[in-house]
Order: sequence, then structure tokens, then C-alpha cells
Amino acid sequence: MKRIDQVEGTFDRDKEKKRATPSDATVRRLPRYYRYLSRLLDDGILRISSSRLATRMGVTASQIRQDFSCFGDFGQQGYGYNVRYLYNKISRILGMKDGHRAVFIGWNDSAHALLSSPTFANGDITPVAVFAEVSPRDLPCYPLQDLREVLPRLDATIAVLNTAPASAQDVLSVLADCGIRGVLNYTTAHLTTPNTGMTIQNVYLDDPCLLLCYQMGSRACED
Amino acid sequence: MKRIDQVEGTFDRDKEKKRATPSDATVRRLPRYYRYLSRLLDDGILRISSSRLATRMGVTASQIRQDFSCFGDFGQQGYGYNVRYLYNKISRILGMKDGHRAVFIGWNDSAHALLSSPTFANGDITPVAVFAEVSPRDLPCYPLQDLREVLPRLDATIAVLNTAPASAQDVLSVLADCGIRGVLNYTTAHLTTPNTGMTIQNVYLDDPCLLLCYQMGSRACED
DNA sequence: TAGATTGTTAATCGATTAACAATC
DNA sequence: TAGATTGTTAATCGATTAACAATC
Repeated sequence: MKRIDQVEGTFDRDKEKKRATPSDATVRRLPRYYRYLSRLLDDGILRISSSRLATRMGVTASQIRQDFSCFGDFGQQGYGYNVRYLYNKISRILGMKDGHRAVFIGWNDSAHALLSSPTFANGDITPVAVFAEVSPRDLPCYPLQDLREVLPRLDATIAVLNTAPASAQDVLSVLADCGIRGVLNYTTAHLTTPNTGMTIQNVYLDDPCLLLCYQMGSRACED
Repeated sequence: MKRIDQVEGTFDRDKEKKRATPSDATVRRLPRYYRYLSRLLDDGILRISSSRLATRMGVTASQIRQDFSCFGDFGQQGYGYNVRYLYNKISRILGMKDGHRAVFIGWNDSAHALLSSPTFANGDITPVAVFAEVSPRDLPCYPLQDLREVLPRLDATIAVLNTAPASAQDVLSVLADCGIRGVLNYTTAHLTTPNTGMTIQNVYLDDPCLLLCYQMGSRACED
């Protein structure tokens, strides 16, 4: 049973086979697969074929099999995919089992909304502290000027940045010094990575809104 | 002067030339161009060539020219692009000049965060009302059960959906009845369009967070 | 075993890049 | 005019789809 061998080992890509490195397009679809599989689990569906999953998601079965095959042989011929197994695999691939701990630098609505999103609600990422003036109910809160002193003790890997845009770049270099390896940047500041070990994701809150407006316009043209 | 002719007329694509219909990839880049041009304006830069813009944005000049050329001839040989003109053009293409009015169905942190994002802060979209129990400071607020009665009077085109997932689909059909043409869905519910005239954008708040974690993991592998 | 469905290879399609004539 | 830079066409590259042998 191929699947059983692969359960152990945290990240067993390329153990034997040479696998295609996942394209950007494939990687961007991973969260979507993760969500769908989670929904299947909620619905009590334990087994699914690429073609049924494809129909549900509105993509092709080929694409699904191609995407998954970059990471491992997760299915069984004649059977399909075990939903829970696949879900756990993708969870690992996405790094949800890496025990990430997040600090919030600055506190506002975006921070709050993220904290109630599935990723935090599931416990995939653990929120450990907030650096801000106003404190949310249930997280330890420190003044921003204590960042350099306190942060190294928190064993955090991720920072969620919600400061004023002007101070974002300065804060970023402190974060890098204190061992933060990933930054979710909600500020409008355009940040440059202070060192190569750090990953930044810029979040543009109104992108979906802009695309919606575009689509509303172009739909109208079609009629 | 080619550019002058095109200033009038709200949406003058395909006036004479046959233009390539913009690919999905191109469309998804439009908000990014919009942001960059806005930043150039803030910096007082009035003129830019595709190659300088490309360097700043980390893309190729070819791509920029291809993308823009789906929508019109916005540049001038030997000169480049007039930043303000181009910004206005893209603003129009994105539908920011369509006078969209938005209602918020349900009120939470995501709603609040969106309301303070550039699109609303700029006045590109006008918020007109909230349907929720708790009212934000400066917007008219109605109870959700008055939706069907009040909404038609508000002349709104966009609804920002932040209800409980269970009631989302029901609310959606009311929205469709009341003339809403675009919905920004922040709920975790998977919605199906009630009629063809409606456009839905699903927002997945934790996607950037998941991608960040993925990148943090795969970076580690590279070292 | 027979039926189903995978993982993968080859074929198609689309998007990006390079190059250049047109022209400001 | 000469230099610069566009819009566009052709060439390259990458991603998606189709097809099928392998196999559960």
C-alpha cells in the first residue's frame, strides 16, 4: 500500500520519484482544494474521485490529478482519493502542521477579521500576542516599543502587520532581527525584504472589490 | 493626437481597431496597475515609459504594453504614458467611475476593514447603508428583516455580504430581486448565482495567510 | 476477474517575451 | 532631424487538456 509508507515523514516529496515542481498556478489552487476537502469532510464524504471533485469545483479532473501529482501519489487506481488522507496531506503541504505562531503588530479590523478566519479558528496557526495600544480581549498585549525586547521570547514565526504605513518598513527590520520568517502585510506600504530568509505576502483588501466592479461592467457590455 | 479623441465616451474599447479581449491574467493585473499608478501620482511623477514601470513593478515592459493594448492606445511613441491619463483610463476600465453604491448586509470586522480600504476611502464606491443589528457610526442602519422593503429605495448596485453562512443564500435571492448586480461574499457559504445578471466575488480572507505558510515551508527546503 | 480511476505522457492551448516597424 | 518608445506581430515558453497504460 503506497499510501501507508507516506504517512510518516513530515514532507516526503521527491522521496523516490522525480516530481514536477509545482507551478505558481498550482500553488495558488492549494487553498481552494483545502477548503473543498474541508467541506467534504463536514458533509461526511470520505472518498472522492478526481472527476467528481472536478465537477463540484468547476475544473477538470486532469488538472486536479496533475496538481496533486506534483506533491505525491495521494490516490488509488479504481478507488479515488481518501478525503481525510488527502486533506491532511494538503494541510501539511500548506505548512498547517508546522506549528506556526503568529504575533499581531498593530490591531485593527483586518487583524480581527483574520483572527476569526478558519486558519486561526481551526488552530492551524496559533496567535500568541498583540503589539498595540488597544488590546483585544484574550491575547497578551504589549506596547509597540517593547517589540525588540519581548518578541524574541515569544517563539513566533509569523507577524501580521497592521501598523501605520510610514512605520512599516522600520518595524519589518526589527521583525527580521527577532526571528520572524513570514510577514502578512496589510499596510498600504510597499515593503522590501530586509534579508533573504524572510517571506512577505502583501494583502490588498480591495482587490476582490475592484475585480467585482470590472466584471459588473464587462457583463453589462455582453448583453 | 490620438489620446484626445479617446477622452470622451465612457467605454471606448473596440471603437475602430479590433482589440484582443483581455485574458483573465491581464484582468487580474489591473488592480495592481491601478495601485502603482496611484503611487506614481502621489510621488508627483507625471510621465512614465513601459520599461521604467516594468522595472518598478518587477514585470516586463512587453507585458505591460500587451495588457494596456487590450483596452486602448494609451501611450505615445517616444514619450511613454501620461500617468494621470493612464490612471483615469484604468479607473474607468475597472468601473470606478460607474457611480457604484454599496450596501453592507451584516456588519463585522471584514466589513469595517473594507470600508476603510482605498476604494471606499477614495470615493470610488459610495457606501449607502448597513443592514445589521449593531450600527457603525456614520451610515444609516436598518434591521435585516426590512431588507426587501428598504433596499429598492437605496439605488445600490453592490452588496457586501457578511451574514451568517446559513442565511447567505436566502439573502442572496432577495438581493437579486432588489436590483443588486454585484455581490462581495465574505461568508464561508458557497453561493450559486440566482440569475445570470448577477456577479459574485467570493472573498477568502485567509488565502494570503495559507500561501505565506506554504512559501515559508518551501523556502526552507531550498536552503 | 471486470470496472474504475489513477498518475503520466503527448497534444493543445494560451500567455509571455522578444523583436521591430511605425511614429511621436 | 535623431532618439525614444509605442503597439503589434511572431517566437517561445508554460499551463491545461486529452488520452491511455498501469493497477487497485
